[in-house]
Amino acid sequence: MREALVAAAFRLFLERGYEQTTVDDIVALAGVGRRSFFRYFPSKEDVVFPDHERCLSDMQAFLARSPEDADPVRRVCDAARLVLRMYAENPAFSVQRYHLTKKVPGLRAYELSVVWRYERALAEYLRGRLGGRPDGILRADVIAAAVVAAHNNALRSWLRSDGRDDAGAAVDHALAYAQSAFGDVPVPPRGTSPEDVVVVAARRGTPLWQVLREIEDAFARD
Amino acid sequence: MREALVAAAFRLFLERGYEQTTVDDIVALAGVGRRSFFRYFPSKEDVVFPDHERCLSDMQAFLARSPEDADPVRRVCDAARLVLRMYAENPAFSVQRYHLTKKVPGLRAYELSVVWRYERALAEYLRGRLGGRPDGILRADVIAAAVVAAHNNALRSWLRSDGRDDAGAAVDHALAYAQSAFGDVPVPPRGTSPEDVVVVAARRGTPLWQVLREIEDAFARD
DNA sequence: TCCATTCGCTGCACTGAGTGCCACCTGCCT
DNA sequence: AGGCAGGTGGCACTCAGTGCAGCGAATGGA
Repeated sequence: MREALVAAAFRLFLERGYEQTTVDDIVALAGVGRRSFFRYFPSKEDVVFPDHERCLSDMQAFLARSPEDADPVRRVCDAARLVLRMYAENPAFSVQRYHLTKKVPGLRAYELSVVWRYERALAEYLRGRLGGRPDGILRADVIAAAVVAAHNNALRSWLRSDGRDDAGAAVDHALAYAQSAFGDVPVPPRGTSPEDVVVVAARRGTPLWQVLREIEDAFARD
Repeated sequence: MREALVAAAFRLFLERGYEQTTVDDIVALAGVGRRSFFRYFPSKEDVVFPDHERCLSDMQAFLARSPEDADPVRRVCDAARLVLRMYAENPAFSVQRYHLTKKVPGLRAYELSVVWRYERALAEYLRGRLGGRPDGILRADVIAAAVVAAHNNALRSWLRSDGRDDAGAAVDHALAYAQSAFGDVPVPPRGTSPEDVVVVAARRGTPLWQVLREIEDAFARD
């Protein structure tokens, strides 16, 4: 029944537009009662994003079962990849939805609130991991935002290609950039005394992220 | 008339809640016709954010008149400070609105779309400045998101303090962190040969942003 | 086999946001 | 005086979303 409603809704949305389609039109096409629509979808917008609720739960579960010693930044990047996977499971559907949300302001606003919930999930996890350190909460929020922005950048360019590009590679590349900007910040240097000194040498003109990767490696090396 | 409507709306919102207040209640208290409300505010939510439209225009104008040689990251940080200034102009009002949006999901969603427009303005400016460089668009989006997240983190903690903390200092600190994560990435080293080498030494355990600042300074030094 | 309870579905009536239309009134120009 | 333009109010309408009551089918027990 959910599937029937989603199918009917998308047929009409693509045919005559989102705002030009009423809930009555959808239920008439699906052959169900109007009241049942709102039993399955709390609002008309929800029918456009039928699987995000499940994906959000998956992400929360994924973060909850993180090993204690995992690199938090890498972990939230992996969590973000769950969203990509959901989009990639159904490329045609995702591309249709993308074109829909791009032109309907109401749907864009709704999508923002969905993205916001993903971002909060990542930020909450990071707050738990970085909470004690100086500016831990600030860092958690900023890293979550950067990871989400990188993910969405790659996701959108994949959607713009109508699902032809390699989504996985694009997201990997984007997340690598976000990760490089924040490095292994939260991992405390284990078993080092503050007298230890790390020296990094770089040519001028080297992209900063390469320099950062060197620093990261230097700090990671025992 | 705008002011009268905003005043009446907030009195009722604080008194009996946002959802329990109808537009009819507002216009009755303000003594104007219902139709006039929607002439000034396209939706009920807009009356809660009466000055964001103006602030967004200010930000766009500010970015448009940026000098060519300005550091783009610093520039978007300064642009973000315009938003803080708007909040700080009317602390009592901002705090009331904060408590309102915190508990009403519909207003939170609306606020997200407002924040998104600020973020897009910053990202568009950065895209123009970084567009040519490798991953320019990705970097633009990620930096804009990080700056907005840092700003909002500081703004919210100021609002939670009921406007008692030093908002400017908190935002400066948060933006400095975001800036440090991305450094002077876009500024190409001027007049240097790739053979020049920069050496940075840091103690283990030093916060990464301090290390980054050293690098930044080292690169900036002729 | 028959009754009772429950659960999912439906129709109905209602509230409230948002819109289109027209009438009005006020100030202004000719 | 008579048009004219812009801000305003009133009215009726659409449509999303909700509360309520009825209805049928499946389940479960005697």
